[in-house]
Amino acid sequence: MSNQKLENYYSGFKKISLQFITAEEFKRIEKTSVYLKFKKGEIILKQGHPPTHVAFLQSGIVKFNFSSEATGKNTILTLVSAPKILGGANLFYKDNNLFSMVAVEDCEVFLIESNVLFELLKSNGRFAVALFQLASEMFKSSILNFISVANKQKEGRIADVFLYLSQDVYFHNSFNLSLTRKELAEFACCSVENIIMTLSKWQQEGIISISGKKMEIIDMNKLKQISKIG
Amino acid sequence: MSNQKLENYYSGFKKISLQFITAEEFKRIEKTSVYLKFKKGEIILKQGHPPTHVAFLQSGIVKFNFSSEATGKNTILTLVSAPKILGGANLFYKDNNLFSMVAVEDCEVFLIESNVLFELLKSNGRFAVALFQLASEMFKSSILNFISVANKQKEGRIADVFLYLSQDVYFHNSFNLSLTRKELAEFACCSVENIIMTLSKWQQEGIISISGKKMEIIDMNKLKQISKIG
DNA sequence: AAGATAACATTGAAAATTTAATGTTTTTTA
DNA sequence: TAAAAAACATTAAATTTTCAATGTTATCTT
Repeated sequence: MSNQKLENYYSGFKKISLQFITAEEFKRIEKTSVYLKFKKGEIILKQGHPPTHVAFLQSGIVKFNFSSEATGKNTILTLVSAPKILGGANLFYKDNNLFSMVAVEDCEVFLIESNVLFELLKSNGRFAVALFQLASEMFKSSILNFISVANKQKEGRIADVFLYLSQDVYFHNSFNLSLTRKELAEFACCSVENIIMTLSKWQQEGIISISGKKMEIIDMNKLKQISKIG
Repeated sequence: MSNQKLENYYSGFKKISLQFITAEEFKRIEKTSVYLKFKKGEIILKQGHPPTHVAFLQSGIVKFNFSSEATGKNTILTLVSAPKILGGANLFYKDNNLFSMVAVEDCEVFLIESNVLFELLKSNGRFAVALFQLASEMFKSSILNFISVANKQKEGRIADVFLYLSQDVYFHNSFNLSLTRKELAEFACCSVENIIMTLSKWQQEGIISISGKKMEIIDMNKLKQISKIG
């Protein structure tokens, strides 16, 4: 994606909304909303919390993190970059948040009261359909990750994570990874050792190059091949 | 159509729709829709197919089946019983179907043209919100299954499958299971051997009782305990 | 009703994955 | 900036899970 396109793509919630609702209607949202910054590691919407708010991610990257009380383990369902509407299952659903949404890079967020937004959605079908389609992309990426985890062994899964990161999060073959090895493991559903060993191996084989947080996919075809054979 | 069937038909999608749209608007849907029966094993919406249709499941049980070309393996993302609106990621999304929806029991289905339905949703926000909320339940159950698979070992996962079957599919502690052991394995993401051994073990321990297809959960607390410890 | 096919069941060996132990490097913080 | 904490890295042992082989039972088909 070119810089120009990227810039268009990164338009805020207001711009998107005003394609569907009036300035006056948007004011109704604005009145009960806040514009917040979250630092890396901070929780934007918390697992188990009532779905009182929907968040529009204006900039930054967010992980969908499920934390298991019983085992103490985390699972990253998916990772998304701005602009996105964040609401968990709860953009649609009325139960308490299934998982947390946590900033993995500094984020700018427009925090909206759910009931105010929902009233507007009910009165404006085009707006509702547009927002739901935006939101459904995140479901899709979670489901794709599920399919990867269910069908493939660690190398295929880690390959899928890297392909997803380059194609859908950083939009480039090289990127400064904002996840730790532990988080990569939580994303690919394997142990940290699996991540470290696989990355070392791939670096030796010239598939990727790593220096600190900077990662580059050198042989994209080989990575796709690994993803394919699982 | 017999009187009985006619009644099912009216208690299904039409009844729900008429809470939100006019009889005239529903006629627009009806004109381009068909009422179909699917036998056990038949595909209602096929993986990879363009999302030309949305299906309303009037009666029966459906599995969401992802089939991997590379490995030839199947994964059951979730299982749902009527009444439900079926559209995969595609009720929201415009890509080709991510997975198939397959009848695991005889089903009655109202097959609707997507573009006709979507036009109505755009013109009626209350209808849109209601349908999306209905549809999101299936996403939720897929995500819950993902979390189970990602966090737990086989016994915890199989326990989760049984809890889900009794609570959300058959609505009873005893049920005639319409899945084979192979399908149970595809649902809990483990091998058939794991299913067979675990079920035998649980039967010996008095947690469940099995005779043919008839299953009964005897010690629900123990099953929940197994689910919890993973 | 007989034969064929699919489903169910059991077992030991093989493979994949995690755990544990240990050390190095990088980052955070007092 | 020095100490502490976290992240990164490697290896062997233990565990979990799948694969392969085999037989029985149930279901479908002609």
